[in-house]
Amino acid sequence: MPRPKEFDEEQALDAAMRTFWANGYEATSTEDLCRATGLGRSSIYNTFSSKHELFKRALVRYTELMTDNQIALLEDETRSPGRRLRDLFDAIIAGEVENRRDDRGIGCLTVNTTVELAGRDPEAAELVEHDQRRRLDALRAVIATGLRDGEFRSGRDPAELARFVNAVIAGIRVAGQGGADIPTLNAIADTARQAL
Amino acid sequence: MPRPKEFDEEQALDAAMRTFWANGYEATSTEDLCRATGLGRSSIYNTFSSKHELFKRALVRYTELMTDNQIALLEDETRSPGRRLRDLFDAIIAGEVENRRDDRGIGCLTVNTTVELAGRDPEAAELVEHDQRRRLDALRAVIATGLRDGEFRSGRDPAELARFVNAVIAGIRVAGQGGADIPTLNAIADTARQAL
DNA sequence: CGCATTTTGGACAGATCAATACAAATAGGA
DNA sequence: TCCTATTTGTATTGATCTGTCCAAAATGCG
Repeated sequence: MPRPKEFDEEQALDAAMRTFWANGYEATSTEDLCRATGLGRSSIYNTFSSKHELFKRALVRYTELMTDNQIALLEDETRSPGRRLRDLFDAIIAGEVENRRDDRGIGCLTVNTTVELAGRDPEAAELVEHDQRRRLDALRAVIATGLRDGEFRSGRDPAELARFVNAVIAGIRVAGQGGADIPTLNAIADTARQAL
Repeated sequence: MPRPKEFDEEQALDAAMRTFWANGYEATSTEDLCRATGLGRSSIYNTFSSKHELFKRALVRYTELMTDNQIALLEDETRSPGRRLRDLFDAIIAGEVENRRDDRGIGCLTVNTTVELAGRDPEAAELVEHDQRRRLDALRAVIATGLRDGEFRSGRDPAELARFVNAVIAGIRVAGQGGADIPTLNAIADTARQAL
């Protein structure tokens, strides 16, 4: 039998994800990834093949961690649609609070990837779009329920409103990266919820 | 007297701006900048000192071109506040239409810079924040007028609403980069305006 | 105890990066 | 026409980049 790995693959992936998340794809060197994961170059290339493959796995892991959690909030039928949306915004802003560096957010890896890579990296674009579809579907469902129940009063199409909410979330992420404080981010979220 | 430059500095700056805008700071090499501007390395370094200095000048030029124009729309007192906001969104979305590559927007250089650089480049962050302050001031002023006139009915603070509108604009930019089509972007903008 | 198989560390390869050195070219003024 | 000052093109520097090579180390099995 072969020599066993001396590290936990998932743990290394988390460290890499966090590095890409904080610094972006281009600004993260393979040496940065070695330092962050604690692995040697051979272990990284043996396990993840290339920087680009590692990035894709990190991106998938990010969406699994974040979006699964957020969709669970949106599908929690013990709460009203309006309450679920509030919980979603609260969770997003709580995440922004946790991930601040020098009084700035580090944003959201899918938003960062959309901005940095989607235009010239079709594989990254496809991963982000798949995540986007899942998020929009869940948002549309909860918004449609809220409209049917009369909790939301907008006359707009639920799919359009889902796009709107999703855009506001991206805007909150960018505002956090620009240095906006938490009360400001909460006010943006509250204003958006009022639009429904 | 010295030998005169063979090129127009402003024209070269525009080409560099466009390259940074489309591809980001890290992914733009100095050779890319030579190709885009048509200049040799010596001319670029002689005129702009370094890649980073050139980027800062390109960013300033971008904000001057874009934000000056947008603030003029917001301060056009021949139109109602609601109409001015609609004109602003229309102009932003028209810009998105003009700048598409492979069915995707290239976004907004200030949003892209916030996402890619603000966390680790204080000079870029300061330039973006100065632009942000100007945009927010103009937004707040027009929203305050609309509230006073009764055209807007939100009970919220104008500064908060300005932050909200600004976040939606960033969200529209990101959505455009993610491949959203124009009717979708318009629907997001309309929903945001309804919130006022 | 070898044997087969994989991991690991460190050196290295080849490309590319930002930036510089330098001489030839180009202009006006003396 | 020579002098000075600047621009321009090319070659090059030294650093850094991603990715590979290879031998030593580590495991279970026969």
